[in-house]
Amino acid sequence: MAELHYRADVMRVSREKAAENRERILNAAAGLFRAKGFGGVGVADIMQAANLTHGGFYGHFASKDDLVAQASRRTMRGAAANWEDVVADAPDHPYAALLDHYLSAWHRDDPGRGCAFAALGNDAARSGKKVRHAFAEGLQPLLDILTEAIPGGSKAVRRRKAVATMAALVGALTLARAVDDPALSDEILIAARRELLAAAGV
Amino acid sequence: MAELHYRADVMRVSREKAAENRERILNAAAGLFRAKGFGGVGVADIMQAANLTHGGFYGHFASKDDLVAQASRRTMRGAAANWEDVVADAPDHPYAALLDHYLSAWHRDDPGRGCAFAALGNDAARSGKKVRHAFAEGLQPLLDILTEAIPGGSKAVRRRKAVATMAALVGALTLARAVDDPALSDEILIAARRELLAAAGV
DNA sequence: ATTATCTATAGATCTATAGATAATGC
DNA sequence: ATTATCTATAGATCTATAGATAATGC
Repeated sequence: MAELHYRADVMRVSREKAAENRERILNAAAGLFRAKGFGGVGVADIMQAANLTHGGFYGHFASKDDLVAQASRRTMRGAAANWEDVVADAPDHPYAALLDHYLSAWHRDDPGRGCAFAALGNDAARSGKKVRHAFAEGLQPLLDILTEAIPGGSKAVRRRKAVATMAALVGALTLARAVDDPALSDEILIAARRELLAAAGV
Repeated sequence: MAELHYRADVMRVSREKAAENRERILNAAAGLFRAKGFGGVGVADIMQAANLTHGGFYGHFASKDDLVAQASRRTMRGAAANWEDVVADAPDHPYAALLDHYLSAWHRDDPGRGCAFAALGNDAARSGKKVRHAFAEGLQPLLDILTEAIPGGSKAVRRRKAVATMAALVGALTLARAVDDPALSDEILIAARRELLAAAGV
């Protein structure tokens, strides 16, 4: 009993350290990929951001592709958690709160902490099945949250509106980031917000 | 004189040929970039697609970045011309025709010939000012066409709807390409089309 | 408690690739 | 415009080491 407890206790240290390092790699990758694209960041960059050296990477992941897929899954889960927080903070107007949250200037200007669809949708489309599967799996919870947040109508109607809303959100942020004209960029965010609210009858 | 004439004569042919080669490079680049991203294609790939050798590239463009900017401008102009054709072919329902054209399965499945915003929006966002300027300049004609095609309302209202529509189109195609689930991909295209038509009161 | 083994990381290195340049030919 | 070459970079592999874990002995 005491023996077992002692051994388990000692083992915990090194494995925990390795697990913590792995977490740091994943978190660094999740941010850097969104900011610079899958191809725009190297394994060495990620390891440096995680305060580790290049070579150690392959003890944690089979390849960069492997990391891309796992970081994508991680980012997706974070997004759903974020959206749930936004809804929880505005129980009387969840739909408008989600729009405001998504179509904000800070979100546009900080892709590394924002939506993976708006930051990496193109990259995902060109990636292998594992990455695209992660994106498909990650999209559903967001659509579920939107479906619940949209006012009025049957569930099927709200689901359809949720899908269309998600498309508009992702496209608006994508366009707002792709253009160099600040006025045009702002116009895109504002127009999308206003039309989505109007379509939802809010 | 004869000497000069001879040289000028040779130069003229050479200039035409060179201009034609340059066109081929630009067209190859415009397609490959949309299919694989700015970073996913090399200068050598593009030159091979244009039936030229790698080294000749730098006689036409100062750098790959230079080509990226010029190819972006070219792609943008082609998009506006396409949209005008679509509108001309359906003078009684231009808005619906544009939606059907854009949100089609073939467009989703052939990014190399499709919309640059949906194929390269993320890449553009991470690119330099010249590329983002090309995207901003290229967006306006599309918004103008949409503004005219959208039924009803003042010009300001139609402009706002045009911007929101463009965002929805780009986002829908981006999402439809980013997921591996064909049913979900189809659902996205169909939902976006239906909600946009409803919002336009068609 | 001691010794042996295992494991994660650091650091160096390998190999392929890609942008760019130089030399050559027509 | 072609061909060969240069240089930098990036993914991946290899080797040594240090610290952690397991086996052994008192």
